[in-house]
Amino acid sequence: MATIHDVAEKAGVSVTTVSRVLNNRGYISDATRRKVFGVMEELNYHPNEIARSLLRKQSNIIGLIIPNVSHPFFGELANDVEFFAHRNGFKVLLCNSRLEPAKEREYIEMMKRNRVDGIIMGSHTLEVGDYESLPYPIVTIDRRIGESIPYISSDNYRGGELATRLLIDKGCRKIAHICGSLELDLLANLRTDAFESMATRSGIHHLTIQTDMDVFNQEQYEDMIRRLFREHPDIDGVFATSDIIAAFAVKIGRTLGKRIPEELRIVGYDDVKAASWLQPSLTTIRQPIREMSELAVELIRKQMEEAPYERENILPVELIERDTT
Amino acid sequence: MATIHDVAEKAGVSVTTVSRVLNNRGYISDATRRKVFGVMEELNYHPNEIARSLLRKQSNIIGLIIPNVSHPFFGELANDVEFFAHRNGFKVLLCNSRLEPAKEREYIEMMKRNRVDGIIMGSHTLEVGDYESLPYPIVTIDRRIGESIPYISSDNYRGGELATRLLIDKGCRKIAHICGSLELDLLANLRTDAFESMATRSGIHHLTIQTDMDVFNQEQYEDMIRRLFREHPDIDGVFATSDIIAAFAVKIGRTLGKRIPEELRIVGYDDVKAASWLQPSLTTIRQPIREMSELAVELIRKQMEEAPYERENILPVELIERDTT
DNA sequence: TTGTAAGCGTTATCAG
DNA sequence: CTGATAACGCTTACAA
Repeated sequence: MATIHDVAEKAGVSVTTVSRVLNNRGYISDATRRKVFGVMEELNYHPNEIARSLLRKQSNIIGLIIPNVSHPFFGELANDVEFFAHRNGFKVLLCNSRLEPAKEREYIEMMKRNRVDGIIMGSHTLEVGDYESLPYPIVTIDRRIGESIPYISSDNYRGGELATRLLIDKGCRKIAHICGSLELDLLANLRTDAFESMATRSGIHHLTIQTDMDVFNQEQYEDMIRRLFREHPDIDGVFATSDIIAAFAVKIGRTLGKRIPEELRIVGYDDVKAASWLQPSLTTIRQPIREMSELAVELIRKQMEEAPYERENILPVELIERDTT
Repeated sequence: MATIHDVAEKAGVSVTTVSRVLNNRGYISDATRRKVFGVMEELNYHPNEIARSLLRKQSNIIGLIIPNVSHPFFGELANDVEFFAHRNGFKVLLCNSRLEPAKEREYIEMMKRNRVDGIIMGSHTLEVGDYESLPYPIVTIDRRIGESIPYISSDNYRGGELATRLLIDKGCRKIAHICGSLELDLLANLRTDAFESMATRSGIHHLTIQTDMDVFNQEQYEDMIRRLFREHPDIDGVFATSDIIAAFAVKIGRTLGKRIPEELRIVGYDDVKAASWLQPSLTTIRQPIREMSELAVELIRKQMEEAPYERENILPVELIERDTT
């Protein structure tokens, strides 16, 4: 693979000159410029970004750590992050932690060694201290860490309120909330707070169940929801913390012969694309994934440029009513 | 950020020695080894992989170019590719081409400049020549390019046969096939060949419609399928080329009051996770995404090591019968 | 068992 | 307008 020296030699100029035409810096005569470009073409020369990175101390890489890209929410997030990263001249290194602390830690180490320009953290299995010592820009999705690291989330408390109120307003008598593991220190837990507070305040029968850490074990959902309906056959409203879980609730509810939404109302969360093509389509709380992704990249960039930025970034959610309520 | 020089100085040894303990090469006394490790800890030293890459001419990065990670099929593929890449010591650079040739070309250029160790191509909007000139290992998913580049696909023809035969065997009288744009030179087009050949042979009424290039415009699916049923109300079997499209067919069929599977039978493709949690769950042709991903990483590795490898890698598909037939 | 020095492919500085 | 040369942080002959 041709280097800048090969080009310089063949073009009969110095490497400095080649570098200049490459970066369009300083004065160069049109003749040499043309000559150099010609030789580059001829040698099929591609500047080595690794060498550039070494010198500039900038890799133009953003690390994205999430639990699992094959989960629709994170798939859409990753897609959007990549889009905005690319638009800002960054590449994206994809890391799936699978919510294993060891893997998450290893990925963070790897990113340090690779001198990424910043990390977007969407997986949170470690302690606060593990993150605070990081030597470069971080942005956190859905978790508040320490005093200085900026975080992005949607308005989880409000989302919980909207969902719960909708179920109550529609006349539900006993509502269940299915959330993720509350042991993880996530802002998403505010949804649960909102649910319990609002349900309690309105004096409605309610209960909350947690999925375990292995978010990607789908059978877990089935068993859990089946048990829920078995133990509480009178449940007529479910607020699930993701559209996937909601889809399982729909499926199992139907299997048990419950009419939706007449006998069982279900509200999901996220508004991933699937929510609208499911049958019945899901009522859900929309998170602005696109805006969150755009902001994440922007916050990395701002930290790199030492520009001012907001530490707390809470984006609005929206209730999307569809068939399941 | 500490460099190897800082460590050497503080430990009172040469950089060579530090490098040796780092890479565990050559003889070093236990005393200095301990000393050096201590200083590394103290200085919070992380070896700079960029410098290493420059020297070794190996980045340990695999580029993954796909249309869109938020599509379930590619999301699962990306997830698995990342898993196996990590296990083989590679990082993954994620690129969404959105099926725009300009973007795909730009990504390929970017990868050349960044000296990735190999590329897994799951997006195919360019001409064969654009790929053949690439200076490093490539693996292609679902497309055959030139004579030398290895490719991976599942047995598309067989998948088409299985789906079509199932519809016929179940007693369908008029079947429709919804495929992607046939202008793209994909092995997935074999599904269509199989459909048409088998339907023709058995003398059944049949027709094929193509979606346009913008695979990610979901409204397109709705309109297209609605029109299909309007123009051919007697269709009682649909073979869709993805589970997403199949899900839309289910949704619209239901809206039109057709009972599934009694009056309308539907077969999808891929067996993404959603296929099993949809309601009704989808009958589909399973592609072995995990195996395909593992093989993709392995083929990159083998090319790097100049080990022998198969050029043609066609993995078996499987019919998964669920509720929609 | 340890150290010196060259080189990986660029860019920046300084001098013509 | 152009060119030498010294970095960037690391590994690897070659020497000691």
